[in-house]
Amino acid sequence: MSAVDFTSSKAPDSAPSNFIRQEIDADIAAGKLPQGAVITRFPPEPNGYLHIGHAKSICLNFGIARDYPNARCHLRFDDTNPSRERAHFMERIKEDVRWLGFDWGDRLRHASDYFDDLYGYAKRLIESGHAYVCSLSQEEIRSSRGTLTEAGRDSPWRDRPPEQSLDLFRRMCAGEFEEGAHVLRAKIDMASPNINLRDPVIYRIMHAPHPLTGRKWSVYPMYDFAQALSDAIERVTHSLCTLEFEDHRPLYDWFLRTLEIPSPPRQIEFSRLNLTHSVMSKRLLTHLVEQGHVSGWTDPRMPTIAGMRRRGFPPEALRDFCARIGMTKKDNIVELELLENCVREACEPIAPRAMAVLRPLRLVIENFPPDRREDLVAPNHPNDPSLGTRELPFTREVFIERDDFMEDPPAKFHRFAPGKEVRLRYAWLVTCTDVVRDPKTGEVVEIRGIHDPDSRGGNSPDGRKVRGTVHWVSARFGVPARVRLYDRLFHEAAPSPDPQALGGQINPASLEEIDDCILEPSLARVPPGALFQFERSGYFVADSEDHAPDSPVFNRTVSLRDTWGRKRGR
RNA sequence: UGGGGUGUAGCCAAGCGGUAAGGCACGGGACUUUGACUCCCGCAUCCCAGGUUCGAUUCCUGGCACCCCAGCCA
Repeated sequence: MSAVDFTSSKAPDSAPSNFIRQEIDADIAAGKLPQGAVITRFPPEPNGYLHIGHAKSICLNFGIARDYPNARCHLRFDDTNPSRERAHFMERIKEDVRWLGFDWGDRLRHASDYFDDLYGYAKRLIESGHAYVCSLSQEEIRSSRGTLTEAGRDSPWRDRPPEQSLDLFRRMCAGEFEEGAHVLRAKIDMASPNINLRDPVIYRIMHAPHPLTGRKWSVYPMYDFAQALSDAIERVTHSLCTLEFEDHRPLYDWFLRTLEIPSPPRQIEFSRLNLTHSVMSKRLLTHLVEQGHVSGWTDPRMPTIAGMRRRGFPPEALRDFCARIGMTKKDNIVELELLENCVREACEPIAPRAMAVLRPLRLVIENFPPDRREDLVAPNHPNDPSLGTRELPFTREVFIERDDFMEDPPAKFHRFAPGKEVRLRYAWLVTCTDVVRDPKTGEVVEIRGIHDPDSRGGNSPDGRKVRGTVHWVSARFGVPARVRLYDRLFHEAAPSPDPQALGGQINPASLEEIDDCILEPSLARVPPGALFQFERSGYFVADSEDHAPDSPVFNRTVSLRDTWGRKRGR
């Protein structure tokens, strides 16, 4: 059976307009882009895996690069803090961006590529009297910063002569001092109502080897400084980031203005994505991984791109989702149902159909010869003949879904019940005649029935209506499998962000593993990553880590919409 | 209590002074060899109060609510 290829997918979708694109249009119309082309960048910190919030930013930045003439988007690793960043994450991040369908071409960058330039800019700041080496302790800096309502106090080192600061800064770089002994600060305004402008630290001593620059540096630049100047160096025109950086913009602009950067980039902020029944901060996700609440960053319940890929989400579903949630400055929490809808829509046309029984109940067709086998032909997609057909072996004993039988059914239950006739999909019409019970518990362990021999293929010979159609797998030819049913990670729509409370908020039903499922034989030996619709159940993907042809493991990507179940649930 | 933001349906979100797009969710119906898919139908006067205007969700004034900021994190 053919499998869906998940390793590559272009991103041809064009994104809807939004306020950022409108700003860019206005800048272009006003002739503000010196090179005439828009340049954006996606600047992840390599300290964890990318999540769907990053996908929003990726689609924004790379989408603009795709849609504007001659525009480009740089993939720039913001690797300014070697104490918490790892090269491993860089590789995974690149995979995720590629899988999402975007291509940075030869525009792979690192903030660390600019450490020499950044060092030069810092020296210029010192020379021009706009920065100084401060020798206060971390605690002293904190206490002299003031509060939200009180101004801070000037550092006693604030008026240190530039020559002295220059000398100290050089020696900081040379590794002469302990961490925390000195720090380089911008000289702005300790009384600013914007705390970010109260002489922010721009370089700190850190004796940590960097994944790319090794032991060359003993000082590393802080975010605001590195970000503004990396953007400037790359001639980024529009630096798009999330809302929490809005009050950093005056500082961003201060660096560019003070260093007299021509045609400075413009920072525009948008709101981050929140999803119901999930958490999106890297801090909390890291906590889930490190505390073992999930199996890792690629756990299919994680809102990480890698987790969603393993869950079976097609990349186009994520792109579609990002297009549909829009782009604004409003705090938001998007319902998980929207994502699920995008996933279903993306899977529906591409997923070959198959039959799999998750909780088997044996059905013996008493008037079907014991050693007979019939091969029935079934389409792989009811609405798309181009996906071809497959053969289903039928035998006297088949498994049906336990839920598809009820001894005492409610009205409009179009499934098996004593005396009821139901269609076995693509096979025969079967009437349930009897049940077999466990003599001890009384539980129904098998049902019996007779088929209408003239209904081969499932068509009633006399035109009688048979409402119910049920999926099945031959007991003799079915393939046992392990199936993992995934559901929302958190019960609450908005889980408490307290890390200590996180584990207790996990939905116990977020993962249910079933070991004795029975798959139709065509599902044996499919490759990891292959996506199917198990009819009447959901979309399932062969797990990329644990699936093997001899011991199949499938993950439920998302269930089918279930109007009947929903109605009954209420 | 300082600064920066945001307020259009249950959730997203268009709207840019001319009389409330769209999607998801929800409810109803059609079709159906997946109670799937698909298709129809229904579903808001725009945080509040004043003002300007022939006309305001859009402009002005004043409130209210919520979010972010006091890392040598990003």
